[in-house]
Amino acid sequence: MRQETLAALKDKGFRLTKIRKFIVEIFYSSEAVPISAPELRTRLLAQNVKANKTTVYRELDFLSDQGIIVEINAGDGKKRYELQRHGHHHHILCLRCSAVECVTIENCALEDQLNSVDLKNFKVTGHALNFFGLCEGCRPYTECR
Amino acid sequence: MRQETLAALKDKGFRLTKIRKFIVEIFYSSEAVPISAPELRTRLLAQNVKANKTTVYRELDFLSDQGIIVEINAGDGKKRYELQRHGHHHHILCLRCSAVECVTIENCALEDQLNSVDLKNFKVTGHALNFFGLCEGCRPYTECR
DNA sequence: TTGACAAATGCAACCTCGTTGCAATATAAT
DNA sequence: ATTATATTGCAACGAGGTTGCATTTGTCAA
Ligand SMILES: [Mn+2]
Ligand SMILES: [Mn+2]
Ligand SMILES: [Zn+2]
Ligand SMILES: [Zn+2]
Repeated sequence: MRQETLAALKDKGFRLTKIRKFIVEIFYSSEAVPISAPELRTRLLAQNVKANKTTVYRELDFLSDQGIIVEINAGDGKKRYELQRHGHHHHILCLRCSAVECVTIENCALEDQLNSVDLKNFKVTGHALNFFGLCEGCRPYTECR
Repeated sequence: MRQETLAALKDKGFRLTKIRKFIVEIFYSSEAVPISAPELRTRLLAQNVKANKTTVYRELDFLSDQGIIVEINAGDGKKRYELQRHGHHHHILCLRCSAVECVTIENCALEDQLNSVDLKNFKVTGHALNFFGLCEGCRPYTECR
């Protein structure tokens, strides 16, 4: 999959730089956990790949424009990204440690009704359902920080 | 309502400053539209009330701590606040102009099932359902900016 | 293999939103 | 009017994110 993605980019005239290849690899190997820009930088650094923060932000924009990743909003103020191919689903955020995981609601009656409806004179094009609570490690704590 | 809220604060030993009274008034007169910190500052200024941004942020924290307002997340990265008494409901965000309105889903089958469930080993304590699309004024445009 | 050209990168400077420590001010009870 | 302390303003800081511009690098063709 990673190879096809990279090949497709090259076909379009984009270059397969070291940083780009590492980033694509990181997204493919991070299935159920969306990644923020700062986290991505940290993960690159952990592999001894130094990337300026401007470069990281530009690469996230680029991969989004190319439809390879999508921005998700888990309910805290931070943008995270994940592979677009994962399709529509939802997210859960730990209020204490900010961990985020992807969740899929089974038999979600709303899904079919949520989109394409008119709400408050808005033309609705999508929705996001975020859960929050305490992750396994944070359950012992009351909440936050 | 505003008067009771202010009186209750005074009973607890807090002071009814000019800025605090204006802010409470603004929230009570802004029923279906949550307000961000920068917006709140602007609205104060429009009434010739100059408030340092630190003061505005501190007042939002204070009113949240007092249970008078709650922070809501409409899906863009920005924190907004609204009266707590409005109770649980959802929000819709315009992808072009960032306008936010409150929405209540009628016959929402999910509501009863969404909370108090275990997801991914998380202890779920709440959820947020955000819609996005184009507001009435932005409908003519394709999207964004 | 070597150039050439455009894509990608790094850097510095800037922006918005939000926070902190501390000194100055204002509310409200006496 | 005094006083205690809640509140405010200010300056400085920090994270996350963006922009303009000069430099580097990937790609391809000679
Ligand atoms: Mn996801
Ligand atoms: Mn609302
Ligand atoms: Zn946690
Ligand atoms: Zn709009």
